[in-house]
Amino acid sequence: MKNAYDILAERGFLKQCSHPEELRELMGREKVTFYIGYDPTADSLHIGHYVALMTMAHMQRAGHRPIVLLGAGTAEIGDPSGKTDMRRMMTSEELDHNAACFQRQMARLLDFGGENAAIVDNNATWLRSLNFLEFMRDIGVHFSVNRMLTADCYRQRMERGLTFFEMGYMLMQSYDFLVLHRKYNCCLQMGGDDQWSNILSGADLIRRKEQKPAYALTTTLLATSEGKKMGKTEKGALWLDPARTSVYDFYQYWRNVDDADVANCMKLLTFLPLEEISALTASGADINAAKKTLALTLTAQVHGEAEAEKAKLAAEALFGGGGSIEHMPTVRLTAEEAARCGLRVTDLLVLCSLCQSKSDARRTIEGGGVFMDDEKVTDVYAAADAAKLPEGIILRKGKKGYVRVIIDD
RNA sequence: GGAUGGGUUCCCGAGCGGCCAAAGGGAGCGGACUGUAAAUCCGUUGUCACAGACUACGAUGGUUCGAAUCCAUCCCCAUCCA
Repeated sequence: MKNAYDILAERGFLKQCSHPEELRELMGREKVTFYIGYDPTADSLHIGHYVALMTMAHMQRAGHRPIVLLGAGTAEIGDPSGKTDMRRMMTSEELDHNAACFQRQMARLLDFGGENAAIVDNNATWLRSLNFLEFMRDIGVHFSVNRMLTADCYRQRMERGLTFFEMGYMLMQSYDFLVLHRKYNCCLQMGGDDQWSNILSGADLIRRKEQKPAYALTTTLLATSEGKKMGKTEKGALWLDPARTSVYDFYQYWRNVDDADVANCMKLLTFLPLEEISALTASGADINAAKKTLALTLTAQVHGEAEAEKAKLAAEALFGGGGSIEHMPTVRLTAEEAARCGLRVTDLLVLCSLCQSKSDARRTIEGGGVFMDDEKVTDVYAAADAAKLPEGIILRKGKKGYVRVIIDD
């Protein structure tokens, strides 16, 4: 079987690693237990988490054992490495609920049963009961502030200000690694490259306290060829939960990625073989076909084949001719809702969340960007034809914002 | 705790008594061009019952015919000192 390290390397996941040769050799020789931490601050994962999940999946398929560490303990105080994170206390019910949602989404990629069953643990278990004095004595002594300040993430913050809390976060995350090492013999922590210092300091802590090897490895963040973060939509993050980001929108996001980013997305987000990816995205190849493959493959991975197929059909109906309108994004209104707004197009646009406000809707109409059943709406006061509504009218905003509106009796 | 400089619309950032729903840029949205791509050009970007009204320049009070702009108190942030 191929070495997992090589798989990650050739697909472009690897960013930094504390001991590349040593780790590679270890992965070739034995089953490695490794972990990635996830903060359960929402009830769904988003695409940023997905890259990390993919690394776990590749590792597990190569015979290693993953641990999903839920950061319920650290989530209680909020991760400071994002700039404006709200430090909201979460109830344990919320956290449990979120954790369950995470696990359900992860189960499509990770195997929670069987030989290398993925383990789920929660750092609240040990962080909550931590005694401050003991912690400072046992863990705190191993951290040099001088050294921490040379870390990139802190150096940048020196200009803007740095709280003790932020530095403490590093200790907690390092302590997590130590606990998992003792509990499961976990010797590798992976994560996004923004976590590099935190991960590295955890590996150092284990080496120092336990005199055992421990490794740190970070993966590239999902970014465009211009270095911008990917996975942002008008409505915020690109979520894996279809209630937050519809399957259609999810499909469309990937259908519309920049030409230059298709190959990278395929390598990081799908399991398509590398040869196939290079063939699909070679300079002479039909890049639009590649985008369709990316969209369909990834959507199927996240939402299942059937749902992905529906999204594809809807997209074809709207853009290519053919396909079927049956699965296109649909908004159902009650007769009462419809009556209340008098079927005015401005109101309908807002009800379908195509526009943010009636003023926005009005402006868009004035700018010539609204179509009803393929006819341009020119009058701000226009209303839909009530007779057509039971079977549905198609409202369009711009080139890509399609919604089918149906009134139920 | 002290000194100084700040808090403006999605973000950065100008404005410093009326002409301010607030310059400029970024980002977003719409149009043209395209390949459901990029680049470029044009328009637009608080809300609503939309030639008008209402709500907005950290918070609360005050001065004034009139305040983002002046005064007072408070809250936050940055830099230096302790």
